[in-house]
Amino acid sequence: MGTEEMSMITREMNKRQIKQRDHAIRIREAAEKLFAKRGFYPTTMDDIAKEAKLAKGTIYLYFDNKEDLFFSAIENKLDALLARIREAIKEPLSPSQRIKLTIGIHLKFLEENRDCFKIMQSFPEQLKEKLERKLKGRVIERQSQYIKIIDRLIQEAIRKGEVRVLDSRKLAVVLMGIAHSLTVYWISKKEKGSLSEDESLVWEIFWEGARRKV
Amino acid sequence: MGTEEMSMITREMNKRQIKQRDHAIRIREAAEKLFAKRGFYPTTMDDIAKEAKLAKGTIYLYFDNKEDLFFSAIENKLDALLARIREAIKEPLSPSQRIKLTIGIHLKFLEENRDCFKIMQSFPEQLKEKLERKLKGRVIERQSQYIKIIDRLIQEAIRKGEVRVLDSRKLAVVLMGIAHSLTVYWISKKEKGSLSEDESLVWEIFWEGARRKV
DNA sequence: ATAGTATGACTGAACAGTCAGACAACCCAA
DNA sequence: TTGGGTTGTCTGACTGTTCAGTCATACTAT
Repeated sequence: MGTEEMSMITREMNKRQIKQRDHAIRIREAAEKLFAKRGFYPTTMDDIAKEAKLAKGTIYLYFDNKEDLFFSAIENKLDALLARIREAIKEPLSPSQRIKLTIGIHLKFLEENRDCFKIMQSFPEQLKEKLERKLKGRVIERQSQYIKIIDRLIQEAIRKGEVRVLDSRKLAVVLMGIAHSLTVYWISKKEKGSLSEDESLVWEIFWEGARRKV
Repeated sequence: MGTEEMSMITREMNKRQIKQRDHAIRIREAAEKLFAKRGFYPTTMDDIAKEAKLAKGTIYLYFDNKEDLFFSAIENKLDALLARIREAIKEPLSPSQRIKLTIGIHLKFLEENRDCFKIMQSFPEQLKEKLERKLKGRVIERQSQYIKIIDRLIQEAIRKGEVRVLDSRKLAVVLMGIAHSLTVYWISKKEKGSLSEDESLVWEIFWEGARRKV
């Protein structure tokens, strides 16, 4: 999809459509910001409306309800991360190099989107059960896509003899856990220093722990 | 504190005091169970009262408010875990063996107290800000005590040349992260198999990743 | 008899979601 | 080009509900 086509679309949209798109984005961004800062329940729709500089009723033109808005915000971010990673691992590299690359992108993404991380962090269990099954499903599906990518890379690394024969899914979980814990630590230090700096630490520990010894 | 002294205390307590203690415990246990299952906001004081088979008003004789009850439940569990670990590492062992032992206790504890884990998991950001600073502090203090224990063990291991010279606090965070992520995975698999089984995996990855190579 | 403990109906506040009316963009006929 | 009718968008006061916390009353141990 080239730049021309994009601007064609923009040009073809009338004032109404442009405004609409703008409003949807403003609402989602406001939601992202507040959900990340305060979590799901303490954030009110009035807060979000105020932050987006729109009336509360307007939100309901774009999102079904509070949960829908919450999950849309997460989905949006996760899709962006998945896209970045899928793009990056197209490069012709060894499995272990691909894994390393993915970690780097992951940490960089979290550094740039700490809000998103905080949302996802708090998401799993904090919602009433009933209705939201489908919504949770939407996010869990994406999260597992993410683990699946890592899993597949590790499987490949095992097949090529770069990594020891271990449960690849568990290794994927461990790898993400290492990255995750350092991110939490970094956030708890009020984001002093750079998270990307820890890329090598994450990689080293994981790699030394998992690689096949010669 | 011997068994005699304990039963002395029990004997000295009159019917009222025994009942009171019993009620406090019942309330805390009910709270633990429900907070773990549903999280903080979706759990109501009425639910907890019902679960504890007491009237709602009674809860307020033992706890100041909902937050206080929430944090008391967490504290209680964390103190038990800390006590177990402090006891275990008194044994005369090498630092790395102590670390391994701690991991084992940690995983075993989580396996037995999955509820507690789920609470702690969701606790940090999910509360309104205002009042609860002090309460959060109470828990954060204990959590950091825990990391501090690991940190100190790792420092010792570094000093003795068992572990490479790296940021010991970060290594502690990484180690907890590995254990934590496998616990989440285990819970997501609906607790199939034993979590303690993964002790060796956690240890192996961490140890191979962190140890000083000969 | 008295002090300590338990109860659950009640209160007030907070908040998600609604809807009737205001407003803005669009269309086309004059 | 313009006026005014039509359609689509926005608004925020309002509603119904949920729930933490209270308190007058009832109960029970001493």
